Amino acid sequence: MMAETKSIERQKNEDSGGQNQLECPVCSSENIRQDSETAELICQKCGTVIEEDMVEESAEPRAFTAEEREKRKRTGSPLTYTKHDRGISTQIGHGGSLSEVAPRKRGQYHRIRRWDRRIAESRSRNLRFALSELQKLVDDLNLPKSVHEESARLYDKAIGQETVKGRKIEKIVASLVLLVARDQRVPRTLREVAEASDIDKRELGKNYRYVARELDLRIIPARPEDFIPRFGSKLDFSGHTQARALNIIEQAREKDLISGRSPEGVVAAALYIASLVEDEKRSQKRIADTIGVTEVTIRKGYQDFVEGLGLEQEVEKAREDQN
DNA sequence: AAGACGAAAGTGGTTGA
DNA sequence: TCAACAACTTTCGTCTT
Repeated sequence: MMAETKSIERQKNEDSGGQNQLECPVCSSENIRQDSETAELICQKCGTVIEEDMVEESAEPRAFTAEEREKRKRTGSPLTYTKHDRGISTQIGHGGSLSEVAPRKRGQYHRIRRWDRRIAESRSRNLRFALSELQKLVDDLNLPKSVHEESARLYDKAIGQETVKGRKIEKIVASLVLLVARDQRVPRTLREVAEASDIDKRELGKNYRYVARELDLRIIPARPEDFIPRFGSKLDFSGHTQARALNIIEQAREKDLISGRSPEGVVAAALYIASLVEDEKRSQKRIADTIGVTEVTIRKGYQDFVEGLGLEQEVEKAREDQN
């Protein structure tokens, strides 16, 4: 359906990305790599995007919340709210040199504290609980503070629209985290968010659609590529193998082998194939458990991708070399 | 024993009439 | 709105390493 951009030029040296004396603000790992395609700095340990928009491409990041069509509440005050609270996302990563990110978490959350002040003013027990829940989720899932902030903002908005009424706060918060993280290209799987928030996976699956609808958020499917750095490092894959997996996904997309498949399944299959041909083999079981799919799903994707991309010989050769 | 393979049956989501 | 459909899961027996 949608014509994918056929990107011709392909960087060869993905893994020669900058190794700076930079420290991840979330997990303090120094293993940070620059994604050659998106120019984002990504923590290889937890998948946090350190700084985005280095190249100024204001097209997509905001697409998701950009247009809030006013809800015609007969009486209510429709749009007095945030016309666009641009501030948040544009300030991030704008503040200047990278070295400023590293020196301590001190003061790092001052913008979040603004929300704390609001609590004091409104004395909203609801909001307080929601934000502590949010804090816990963001911590557990190692998400960057930009996700934290945007989720808080959206929750506040949800309260204004009364969509929260009668709904479990935890479910709303978890839904927002799922949606925002995905939108900011540091996706977490449904399973991960469900586990971290102690909500039934199925419940959450229904709920986040509802939340998205109520807040007029576009539901964009997670991009398989965005999972590679995090799962790749969880499985101890080299940059080389991860790059290969990215390459497989890209090719698979061009041949339309991806649509209809779950992103997790795609990632799992791509990593498995890459692990074979790059001689860093991992068992199907290990990859399946790490990502949260079954081995059967990996096998299916494996078959379709290998055949569709003509990788038979390469895989075959790799198998021989193992003996 | 561990890993890989694939069949069978059931589930939830998407799609098209 | 309902039925068909593909992807995915669970379970399990078999084969390979």
